Amino acid sequence: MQTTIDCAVITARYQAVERNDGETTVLELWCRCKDGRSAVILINGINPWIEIASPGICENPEELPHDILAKLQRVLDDSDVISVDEEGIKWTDMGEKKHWRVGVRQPFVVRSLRDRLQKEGWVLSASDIVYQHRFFHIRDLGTHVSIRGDILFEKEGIDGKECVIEDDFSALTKIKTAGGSGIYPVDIIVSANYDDCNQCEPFQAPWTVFSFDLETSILHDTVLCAAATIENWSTGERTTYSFNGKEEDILIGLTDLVRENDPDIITGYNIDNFDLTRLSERCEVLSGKRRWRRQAELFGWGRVDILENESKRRRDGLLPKRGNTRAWSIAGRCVMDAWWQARMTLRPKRETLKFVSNLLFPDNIELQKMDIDSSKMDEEWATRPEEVLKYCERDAELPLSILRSIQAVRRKEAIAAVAKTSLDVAANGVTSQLLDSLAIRYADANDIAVPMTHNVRRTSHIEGGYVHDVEAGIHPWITVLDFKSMYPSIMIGNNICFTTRIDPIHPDQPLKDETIHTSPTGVTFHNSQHRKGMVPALLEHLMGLRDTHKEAMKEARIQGDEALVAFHDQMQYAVKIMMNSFYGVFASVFYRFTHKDLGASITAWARHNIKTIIQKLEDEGNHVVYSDTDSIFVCAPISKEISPTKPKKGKELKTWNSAKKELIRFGNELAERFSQDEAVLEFEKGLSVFFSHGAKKRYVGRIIYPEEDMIVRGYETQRSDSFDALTNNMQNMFEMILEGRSENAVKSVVDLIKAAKRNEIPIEQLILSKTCKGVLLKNGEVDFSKHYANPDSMASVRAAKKRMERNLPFTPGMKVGFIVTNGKVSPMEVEPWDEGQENGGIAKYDGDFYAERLATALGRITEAFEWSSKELLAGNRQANLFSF
DNA sequence: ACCAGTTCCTAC
DNA sequence: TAAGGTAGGAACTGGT
Repeated sequence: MQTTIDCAVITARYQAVERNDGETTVLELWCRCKDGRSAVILINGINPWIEIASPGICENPEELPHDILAKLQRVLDDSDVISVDEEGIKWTDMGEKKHWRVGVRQPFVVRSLRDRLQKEGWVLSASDIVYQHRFFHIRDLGTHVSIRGDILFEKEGIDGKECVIEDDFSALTKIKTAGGSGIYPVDIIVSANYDDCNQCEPFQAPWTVFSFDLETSILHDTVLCAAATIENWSTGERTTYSFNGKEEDILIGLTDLVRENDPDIITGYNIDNFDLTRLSERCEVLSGKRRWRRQAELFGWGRVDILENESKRRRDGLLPKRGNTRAWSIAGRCVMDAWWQARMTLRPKRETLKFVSNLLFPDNIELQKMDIDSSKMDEEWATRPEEVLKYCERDAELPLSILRSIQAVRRKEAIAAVAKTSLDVAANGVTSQLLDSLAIRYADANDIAVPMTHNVRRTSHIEGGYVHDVEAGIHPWITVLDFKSMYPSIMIGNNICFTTRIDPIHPDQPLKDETIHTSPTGVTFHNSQHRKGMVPALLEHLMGLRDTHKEAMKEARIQGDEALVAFHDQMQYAVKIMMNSFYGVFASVFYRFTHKDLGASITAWARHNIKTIIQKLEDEGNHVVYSDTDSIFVCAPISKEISPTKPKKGKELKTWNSAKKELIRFGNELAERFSQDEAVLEFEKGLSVFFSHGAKKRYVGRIIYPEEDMIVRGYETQRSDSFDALTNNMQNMFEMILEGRSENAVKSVVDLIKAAKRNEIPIEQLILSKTCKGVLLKNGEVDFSKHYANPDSMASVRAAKKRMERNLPFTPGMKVGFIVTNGKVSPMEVEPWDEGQENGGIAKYDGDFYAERLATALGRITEAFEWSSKELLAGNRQANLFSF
């Protein structure tokens, strides 16, 4: 029976199928349909291939070596090659060349075939493209696809009716014939040809998300109990389950729950490093090495049938596996760790579940009660198991609330939609994969050979953006100008691309009198009439796409459709993220579609543009106070008499308002005057005051246009490794400085430092927190030496070691909070902060140490008002040369 | 008091 | 055997 389904692709995998009539490769797509069902779609018709061409510079693609036929025959004779066909003429960096498409037996033989063909003297292209990704390239598909195919299996009773599964045997026969591996535990299994897959308008898929948490024994490493919450986005329902009893029953219970509820996304807090690792270990212990059925029963979370070959797969199989990569791989599902997502989005000062939850849900009273001492979990479990179980249930549910609150899933979904990849690539993939997705399909459509990823180690750095020296002190009336999408617009404006770089050895040279783009480094590029670059074309498309979504967002707002507003906002933001990642990837040494001169040219143009403008401004008497990469801070020509502090009322306010008006006029005038073609300078902000103590990348300002606000950059208030007593006070100080009350600022600092010396500052305001890396070893210990030259010289490592000694959780890569208890010795003594205990379980901090640090950090700022850190510490000002 | 080296985290 | 970039400030260690 035929059907057409609209669905979002979660992940893809392939099956190597051997049939009587030969071998084929079948693509498996795991999807969530628009109507809420889960699906596996088996796609036939895409066979793996690579492309080959003759080596050397090619002036005329029709001129072929005399023995080309014999050479091609030798390729065809290779046992892994099933066909050799002419592919057509494609652009390469050695000229336009005739290419041949070499059909390959299976994707997994490509690696060895590549070596053989290279030895034979062929130049390879399109030969390290992941097979599954071809599906998206060939028909220009993305995350959301509309597929017409044959139903092989259908679970009935979706709407809560009893599930009646059709005759499994006949379904299995049909699935096997279509190339599937077994009865996938999903609602519908469909077979289709890739010709029957089409683009579908992006939609927000009704995912099912599974979140879980374990409580484990410290003494025996066993699982004591577990809880899981399933969130169904179709119905909005959340259901929580808990498991205790025999360890194997807990694992089996979790596994059954996963298989029954069929989630697309697996989450939890720090599951990457802890819970999944622990389950995997316990599964091995409880099952013995070779008992795959037992393993499947205990940890068969993969969205595949329970089969021996599925349990043996090293990735995308029945059993979750990590391998060498950061992300876990489970067939058909996407692992999204709430810890990692929260860390990236919120950059919290500390990273425990409790801390992040309190940050996001300060009013949730559930978070305040139920304190289980996890360092004494065995004792807690023995004495009050019910409370532990409740606590576990809460910690299973919180990750769902966190993901929802930071919109992690919808953001990743939007990135996937813009980059046209499956959800898992957007969630767990690397930036170059996102770009590859767009670039490879463009290259294919425009006859550009796809080079291989460059296998080189980085040897040298390219020069980056220009940062102007900042003048210490208070500067009134500042206009901030910004280049709009600086690097992308330079790439578009100068047609920068590896396909347009003019290389003297390349047969395609500019015609006489033809204009070319010459970068300040001397690298030249064809103009876009001669040859439009791939990168500029992609970027222009993305710019247009962003405008489309912004327009649609406005329209949706008028219609009052908030869900649609949110959707287009996610989409336009995803486009922005994508555009901004272009430069980084193209400036990297390994990326396939780049050349080392490209990144250096982009930044050279950027430096040239901004320095030219700064020079012109200075020449005409408009002082530039600061500039960083794409922004310029200019003194507006407003009388020194007019105080930047906004008066409450009266004539002063009128004067102030006219100054503001002049600031805006000046900003707009500069923006217009200095914008040139693609290099658009925008008047972004007007500041009534700008302050810096004189260090680059550190400043504050009071914004009065377009809206009244405050901006702080670089200072300790922005840093997640600073402590609250410092950041809170510095924030106050900035506010006072910007209001023109610097004397008050100094006074409160002096008081604070006195309090520190007397140990009167509450200890929870003094927690320092830094990331601590390490490699988790099989025996549970952590090896710090891989990441640190001298691990014990690092305060965070010493704190982490103490945590482990005390059975407090520590996972490499997380921040470790600590208090300095003695700063008079080197290295200083620190105590880890124990979230579960009053005052972090620490008796006394080193007040002098904190007084010193406060004085140093705040002194840098007060120094601008002639209060040095020494004077702050002393609490009074010494008469000195500069006081008079 | 000052140095170089290491590390973290941020601005763009 | 993994893979967006550079510029920059600051804290700390372990020396002199």
